[in-house]
Amino acid sequence: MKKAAATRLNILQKAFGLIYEKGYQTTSVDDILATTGVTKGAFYYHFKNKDEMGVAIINELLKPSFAGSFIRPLQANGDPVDIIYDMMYDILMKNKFMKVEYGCPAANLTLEMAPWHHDFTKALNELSDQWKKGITDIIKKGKKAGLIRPDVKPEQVAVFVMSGYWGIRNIGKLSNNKAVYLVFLQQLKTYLETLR
Amino acid sequence: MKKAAATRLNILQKAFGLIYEKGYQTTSVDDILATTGVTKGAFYYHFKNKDEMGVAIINELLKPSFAGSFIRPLQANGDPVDIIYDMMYDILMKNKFMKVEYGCPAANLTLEMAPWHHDFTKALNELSDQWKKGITDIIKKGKKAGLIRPDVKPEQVAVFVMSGYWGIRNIGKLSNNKAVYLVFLQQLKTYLETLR
DNA sequence: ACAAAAACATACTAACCGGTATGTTTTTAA
DNA sequence: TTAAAAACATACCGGTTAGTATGTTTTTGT
Repeated sequence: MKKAAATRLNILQKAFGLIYEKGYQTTSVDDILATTGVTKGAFYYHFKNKDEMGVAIINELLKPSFAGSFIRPLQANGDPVDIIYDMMYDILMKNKFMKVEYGCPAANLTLEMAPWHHDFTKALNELSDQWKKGITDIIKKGKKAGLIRPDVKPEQVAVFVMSGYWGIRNIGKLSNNKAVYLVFLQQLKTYLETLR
Repeated sequence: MKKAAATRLNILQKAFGLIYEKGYQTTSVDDILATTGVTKGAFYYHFKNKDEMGVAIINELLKPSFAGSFIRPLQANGDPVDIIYDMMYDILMKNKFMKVEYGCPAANLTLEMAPWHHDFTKALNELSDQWKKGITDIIKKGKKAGLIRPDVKPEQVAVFVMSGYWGIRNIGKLSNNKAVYLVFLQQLKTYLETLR
């Protein structure tokens, strides 16, 4: 049962790449078969339909990768302002998988699938909630440690920071120019400093 | 030549509604014919193909509507902080056309079409640039009038505010709950106040 | 009134879509 | 070793897609 698992993973990874670049609806099963070399029989042995594969991509590839880049950095000890800024800088400027012209896979899937594909939306909502909780928690911790002003509302900051991220991905995709990331990051820094 | 123009406009408006709700790729020409009552011959008399209709929607419907809601409010005289906040409040909370579950049509089209449909991207980029210029200009004006701190960078503010908007539309679409708009608006207010 | 052009209607096509039916090969467990 | 189950391969299908070919009707200018 080793080879089969490799076939499944191959499908998921290649399909993820195609969907990231072209979108879910415009990536056909035949496209996936062509770039993987897998046949239709094998594909439908591993997934009962295309949507099940899509949800598997979110849960088995997107979610773990998201946890590593978006959640784990927030669990470090230190100054919340620095940690949030560094997380954002790393995601936008250092991540090797995401390209400015293709945006963020989670954002792409959200806008393409919501509100029609409930399974997708549910899985993506979990990602969003995790990130929100991570940011909220580190702000709360910072308030207790006296690193963040007492009047700062953690949930508001989380929603505001997240909005900025999804949005700058959109702007980046539109302008196809990573320079907007830097402009955004500078003002994010300025904003975060006001929380001290 | 009056009836023909009405047919054309009918197609554009109904198609715009369908595309806003379902997405461009998943709205078929037959869908549009069904909801308009227009026949295929009429459709392809007015537009040489589906994409040409899509670009016409952006230029003839989206762009004017965008100008009214996103650009014009910024040209008023007054306090930039208030004007920007009020504009955002009106767009998010008062606009009758946009629904939280469907997001913002401009953002939807951007994420669905970029970077593959150059005609769409170009038209959408013009919208984005206009908005950016509007925000940048009013911040500059505010600096000259002493209403905005001298060290504030207008372009950074514009990009940051725009990012927040696109992003909160994404989050709203995902959560299907207008309450996140209010959370965002509160923090936007807090942020904008720091520019004084 | 009438010819020409504009506007619309109907029937069709070729390509593609997700999915299935029915095989064959490979792996696993006894 | 061998039979059963897992894994994969091939051919096909009905439905949908954007777009076209070929009409008919309506409007327009003279």
